[in-house]
Amino acid sequence: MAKKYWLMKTEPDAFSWSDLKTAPGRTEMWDGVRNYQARNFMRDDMKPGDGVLFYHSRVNPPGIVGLASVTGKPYADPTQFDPDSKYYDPKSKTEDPRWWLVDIKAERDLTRPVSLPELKEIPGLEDMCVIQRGMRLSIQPVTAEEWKIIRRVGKPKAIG
DNA sequence: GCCAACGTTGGC
DNA sequence: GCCAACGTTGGC
Repeated sequence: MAKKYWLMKTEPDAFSWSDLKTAPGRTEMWDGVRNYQARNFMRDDMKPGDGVLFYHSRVNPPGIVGLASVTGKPYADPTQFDPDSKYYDPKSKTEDPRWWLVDIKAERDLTRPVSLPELKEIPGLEDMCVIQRGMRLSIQPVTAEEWKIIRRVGKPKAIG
């Protein structure tokens, strides 16, 4: 199975690139996704080693701030069973969990984060999901070509 | 199964 | 903070 590529959005006030980098093992579970399409990507399509563009939304400017990877297999999002969590879902059953997640690991910093306005200007990224108007999906597939272009622009470096 | 109302997302 | 776009809910 060929390696796939993804873009994953987060509001840095809630969970940021720096939060991921400082997590134990630079790894954290991607909890709180409550959208079926995004869930399906994690549950059915993501594989360990897949590349992840880590994207900050609702900041100025929004954009890609780091490179991460999928680690391990999908499992049930524990927050759905936690009444104290804002992601609690009373309709989800332990024996048939509704929400799934994967763990994400920080891999590389970007020498230059790639902002949304910039993404819109880069040749070859015209069809990228994240720049399309009204695109709210928090997890999006990225093509190998788009991944390559963004690496070229962002100049990944070791996490320091 | 339709679709209006509602809640959320996320750029600006 | 605004509000357009979108997804979900629930009455019928």
